[in-house]
Amino acid sequence: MKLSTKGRYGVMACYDLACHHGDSPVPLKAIARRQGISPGYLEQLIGHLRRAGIVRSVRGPQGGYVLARSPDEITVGDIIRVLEGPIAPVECVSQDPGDFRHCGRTEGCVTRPVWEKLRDSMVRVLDSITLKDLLDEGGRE
Amino acid sequence: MKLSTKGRYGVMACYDLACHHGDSPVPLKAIARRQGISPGYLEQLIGHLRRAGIVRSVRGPQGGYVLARSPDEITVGDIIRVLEGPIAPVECVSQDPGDFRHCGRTEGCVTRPVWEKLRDSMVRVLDSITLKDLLDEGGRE
DNA sequence: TATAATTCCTAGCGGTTAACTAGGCATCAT
DNA sequence: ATGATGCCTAGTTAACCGCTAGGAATTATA
Repeated sequence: MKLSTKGRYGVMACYDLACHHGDSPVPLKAIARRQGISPGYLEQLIGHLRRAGIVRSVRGPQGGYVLARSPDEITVGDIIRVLEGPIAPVECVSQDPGDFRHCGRTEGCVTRPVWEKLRDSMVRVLDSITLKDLLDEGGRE
Repeated sequence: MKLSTKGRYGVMACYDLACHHGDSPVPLKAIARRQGISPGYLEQLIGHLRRAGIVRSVRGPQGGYVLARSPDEITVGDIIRVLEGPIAPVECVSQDPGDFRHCGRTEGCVTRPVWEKLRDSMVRVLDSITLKDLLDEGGRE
C-alpha cells in the first residue's frame, strides 16, 4: 500500500517548479539537485508529466521546464494519476475504464464497498491539495 | 497505489470465517474454494493471520480455522496491517517505528503533510469497518 | 557558424517482490 | 492405523522499480 518514488518525485519536482512559477524555465538538473533525485530518472518522469500537459518544456540553452498551469490549478492527485496510474486500491474499483478489471468473483462481492470507500477517501484528499497549498505551507513553516 | 492480493485475499478469507462464526472450524480448502483463492497461497497468508492472533487453528481431521475474536472486534485495517504492513503511503509517515524511515531530505519536507493526511484518511476508513459490517452488508444486498 | 546547454527517446540492468507451486512433517478424530 | 487436516520452507516465474547509458534533436549564445 505504498506509493512508488515516481509519485513522490513527481510531486517534489512540481513543487520545485511551483516555487519558480513566473520565472524563466527551470533546467531539469537544477530540480534534480535541489530535490535529491537522479537526473536521468527524473527525466523519464517529467516526460510523462509533459505529455500529460502538466508541465511544458523549453529546449536549448536557457531551456528547462515550467508548469503548464498555475499552481492553484494543479492538484497532487493530478500528478499522482499521471505517474502512478488511477487512484484505486484494487483494480475492480478503478474509475479509469482502461485500468478497471472485473475481479470475476461471485456477484455482489462483499468487499468491494470497502475498496470504494477507501478509494473515495484517497481521491478526496489528493484532489483537494494543490501546489499552491504546498507553497503556502512551505512559506509558513 | 494498489493493494496486493494478500490484503484482498486476507479480508475475503476473514469474511468467510465471519460467515461461519460460532460454527465448527472451517478447513482451509473450503475457504479457498468458496473465495476462489489458491489453497497453497492462502495457507501462507492465513499463517500470518494466525501468528498475529486474528484467527485460531484446530489441527487434525475436522480441524480448520476460526476467528480468534468476534467479527465486530476485527477491522479490515487489522487484517491489512498484518498482510500488507503498516498503512502508510510512504515510509516517512509510517506509524510503525520498524517501518518508518526518514527520507533524509531537507528538513521541513513540504510534501510530508500531504502523505500524513492521506495516511490518516486511509486509516480512518479501514479501521472503521469491521467484519460484522461486511456481514450485515452481505445480508442486505 | 560552432559550441555547448539543454530536452528527448529508448534500451538495458540488477534487485526486489508477488503470486504461486511443491513437497514434506506434525497433529489428531475416527 | 489412516487419512484429513494444519504447519513450514524452499523454489519459480514474471513483473516492476529505480536507475544508468548513450545518443539524437533543438537552440541561445560567443
